[in-house]
Amino acid sequence: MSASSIRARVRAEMLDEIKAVARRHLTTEGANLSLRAVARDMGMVSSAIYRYVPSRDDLLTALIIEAYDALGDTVEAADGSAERHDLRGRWHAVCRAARDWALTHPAEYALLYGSPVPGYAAPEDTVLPAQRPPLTLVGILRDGLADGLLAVPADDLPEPVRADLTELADTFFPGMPTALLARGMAGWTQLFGLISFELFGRLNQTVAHRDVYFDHQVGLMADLIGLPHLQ
Amino acid sequence: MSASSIRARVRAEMLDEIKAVARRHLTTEGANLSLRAVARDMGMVSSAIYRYVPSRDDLLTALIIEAYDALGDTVEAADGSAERHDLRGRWHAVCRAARDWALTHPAEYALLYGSPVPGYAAPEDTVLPAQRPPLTLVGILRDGLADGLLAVPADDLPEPVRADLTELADTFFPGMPTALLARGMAGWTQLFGLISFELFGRLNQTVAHRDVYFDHQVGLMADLIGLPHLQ
DNA sequence: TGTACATCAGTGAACGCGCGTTCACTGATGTAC
DNA sequence: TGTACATCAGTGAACGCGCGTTCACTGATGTAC
Repeated sequence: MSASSIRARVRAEMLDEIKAVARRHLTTEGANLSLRAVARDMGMVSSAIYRYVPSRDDLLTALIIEAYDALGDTVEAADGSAERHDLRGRWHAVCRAARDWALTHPAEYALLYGSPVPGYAAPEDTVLPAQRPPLTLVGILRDGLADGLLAVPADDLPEPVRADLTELADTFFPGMPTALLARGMAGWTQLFGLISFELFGRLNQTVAHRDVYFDHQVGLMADLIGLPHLQ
Repeated sequence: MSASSIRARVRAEMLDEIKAVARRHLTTEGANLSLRAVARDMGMVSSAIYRYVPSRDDLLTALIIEAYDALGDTVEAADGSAERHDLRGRWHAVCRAARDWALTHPAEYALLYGSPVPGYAAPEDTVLPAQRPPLTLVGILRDGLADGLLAVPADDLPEPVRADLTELADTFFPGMPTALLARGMAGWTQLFGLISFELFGRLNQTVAHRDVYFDHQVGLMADLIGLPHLQ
């Protein structure tokens, strides 16, 4: 290995460590991420961090994208490890994976799904990674439909919603009935509602058995969507 | 009116103005509320604000409680203005009222339902006001049950969840079937999931007709709960 | 293999700004006799 | 009604801390001949 590539590797490792420290700081400080504090934790002088990161907002953006991708990875892996025809199993697996990731990375979850950071506008490159969880969920419905395992619900959508969802379906799931897509979005909303409520303290002093509660609520949503139980 | 009570009234008006300015600041700065900035906006010197407010966190707490109560008021009023037997109408009215309030008070909504403020622990007195929206929603189900308008869903709850929800029911809705309470909580979760997604930008570039979309999603949830359509 | 030069990581000082909170004070307003 | 005293709102300076970012610099490491 050439000398220069050693330098490159060390550089990459430093950047990774900066991100790791920054992620740790998110836990205690929320989105008020401080470059000086990160530098301090790494034993550097505050200006040194600018060798690795152009600005605070760029670091934040990198953390957001990587968090979306980490969540996307787990969610897609969970979906992939279930039997394709077991729609309900896949739905539960995806939801559980999202929740598990959120519980083990609460600060990053809050960064993605909590209140927007004041004065920070998420750039374009966050859009695609952010779509992975909902696309995974609706993908289950797409497969179920293709395999004839899923009944298409009656299309009771008001016209403007049908138009919006048709456009959405055309982009990601050509041919998908909009009434089913609407139910998929309901499930997506419910999933992150459940996780946010749990993580942001809405279940404190009311629901003690969080795992079972979560599963049951996800099951209710699966009923609404019409996911069949495996025989 | 005695001289002293004039002083008291002026004092109360000053406090109100401080809160109003602080609320305005929440809009641009999020939960990073700055007492100095509030004082500046009021044309006072920064220390003067301490005549009215003991500390930054106390002001934040006051804002939170008042926001919960404002939301609680609208939500309960919406419920009360619908025909008691029109369960679906009441459900929709409550959900719409919550969303309307959130859309007109986005910063306060984020303060209540967004990521927890780092280093700030919500004190005890926020608990009760925070319960008003879910209690209103489940109250609709309680009424429907009492009036024989609502079918009790089969109790398919896993034991630990049943235990948790039985305790919850005993406190607020004695005798309510836990399976129905679970559905009420699903609706509560969905409602705030929908609002958060809309407000925090998840619907950007996908759903243009937000009002109709919201109503339809709420309707789906009403189906799951089993709220009857009015004939 | 050895030397001259270029690249780069990290330093330390500085700029200009922000914050919450305390404290001794002035001066106006209210209260008691 | 008039005066002496007490209460209170608001001032201005200060303490001790934080932040992002820039810039000229040192000294080590890598590259080219």
